[in-house]
Amino acid sequence: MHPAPQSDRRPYIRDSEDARRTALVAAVLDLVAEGGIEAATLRAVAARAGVTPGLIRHYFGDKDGLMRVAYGRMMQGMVDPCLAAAVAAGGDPVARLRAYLAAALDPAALDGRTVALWAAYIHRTRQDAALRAAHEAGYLAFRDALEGLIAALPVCPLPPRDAAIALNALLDGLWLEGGLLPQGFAPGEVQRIALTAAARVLDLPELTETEGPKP
Amino acid sequence: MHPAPQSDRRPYIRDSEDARRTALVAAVLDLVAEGGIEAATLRAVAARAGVTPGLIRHYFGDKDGLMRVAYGRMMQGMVDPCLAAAVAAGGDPVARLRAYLAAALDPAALDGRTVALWAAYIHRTRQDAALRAAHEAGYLAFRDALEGLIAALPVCPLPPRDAAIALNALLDGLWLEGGLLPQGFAPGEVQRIALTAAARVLDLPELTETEGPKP
DNA sequence: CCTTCAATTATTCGCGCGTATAATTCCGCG
DNA sequence: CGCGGAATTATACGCGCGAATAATTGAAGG
Repeated sequence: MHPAPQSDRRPYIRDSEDARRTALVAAVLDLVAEGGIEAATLRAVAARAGVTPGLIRHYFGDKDGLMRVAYGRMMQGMVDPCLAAAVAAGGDPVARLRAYLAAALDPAALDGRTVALWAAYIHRTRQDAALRAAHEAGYLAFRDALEGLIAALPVCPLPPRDAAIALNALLDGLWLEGGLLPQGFAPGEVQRIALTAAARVLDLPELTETEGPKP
Repeated sequence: MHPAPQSDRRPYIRDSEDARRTALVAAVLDLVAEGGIEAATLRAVAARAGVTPGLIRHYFGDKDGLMRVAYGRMMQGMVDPCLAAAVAAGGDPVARLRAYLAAALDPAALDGRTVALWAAYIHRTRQDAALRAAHEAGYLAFRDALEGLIAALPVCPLPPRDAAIALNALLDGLWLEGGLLPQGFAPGEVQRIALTAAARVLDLPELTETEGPKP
């Protein structure tokens, strides 16, 4: 008998909704980081996630829906590690603050990919109300946590709000510069400068002490 | 005789090359600031400049040529005022530094339009070699000037390079936050915090003094 | 006034985009 | 085993893009 005129339709396997949504969002963030917002076309996203563009419509409705979810995931990925690091640092206020600052400039966060991803979304946050809300929430969560850590210090020569704004700006700026000109800084230099400057702003020389004495 | 079948071709007047190039570049920057890179299509740029798209090709060759020139102009517009302010501040090192810092956070620079414009180009600077060169040149010119101002101070508790990196980061971060969340700060608050924090980093209490006593 | 030629506009092309809808195929359940 | 329906793919449409080329027109010089 003849071989059945085999379909040239691409075979596929069904997957859970969670897995598909996760894969699609990850594909968006990869593409935006590599090529800017303009690179994250539905066709490119689908190809990277190993599906076809129609599936995006199935799960996210339209492109804006997908971009919104992706943005939320990005913000979460940037803020959560810092909050977790502070919690993991134990009860000493200075140690908590140092852990927070160090986590914000962790080498993993300090790469151009993250900065490019963040910058690519900036403009969207100025026009799309949903994105702007997500942006402000993430930003203020970060800064408020910082202000809380500062307020918990035994002494502080500045109003906590002012100190939090200044230190947050310092972190933002160093993160930007370190991410955009990675070869412009020696390894660890960015973190070292952050702790030094923060220590001077807050009058906290202990902030720069290394914590692990050799055994 | 019949009325000549009057042409429906758009009338125009000739203009100098400089005026046309300037108008087209200004149109690009306006559109990018308002709607991101994606909004600066050749058709939209031409319409805003009051010409037709073909003229862009005539003067800039292709879209990339236009975008490169526009980027250079943006960087120039951001860095030059600060350098000029420092020069105009006279010979006192502290006054020069204060003028430089204040100019970087001048309300005219501290608006979302400028930040959005800058962010929109970030990704391009990571892929286009010509843009990257222009970016690094502008960035380092700014930071090196800052380092020079710091080195001219009578005393400095930090290596000038470290202090310049930290202060530059502080300025960048405050500029970002002030531009993106304009309603999050009281008028003048951003500049005040910048001077306060810089004064503490450099051990320069004079930096925060107001200079104009009432007559 | 008329010629000349660069400055400017008009038209066309092919492409990739996002959306919409129809057609198929995988897989759990009976 | 087979069947029903949701998950997934395929196809088509209209639009705006950047680029290329052809056609026109404004203005300067003789």
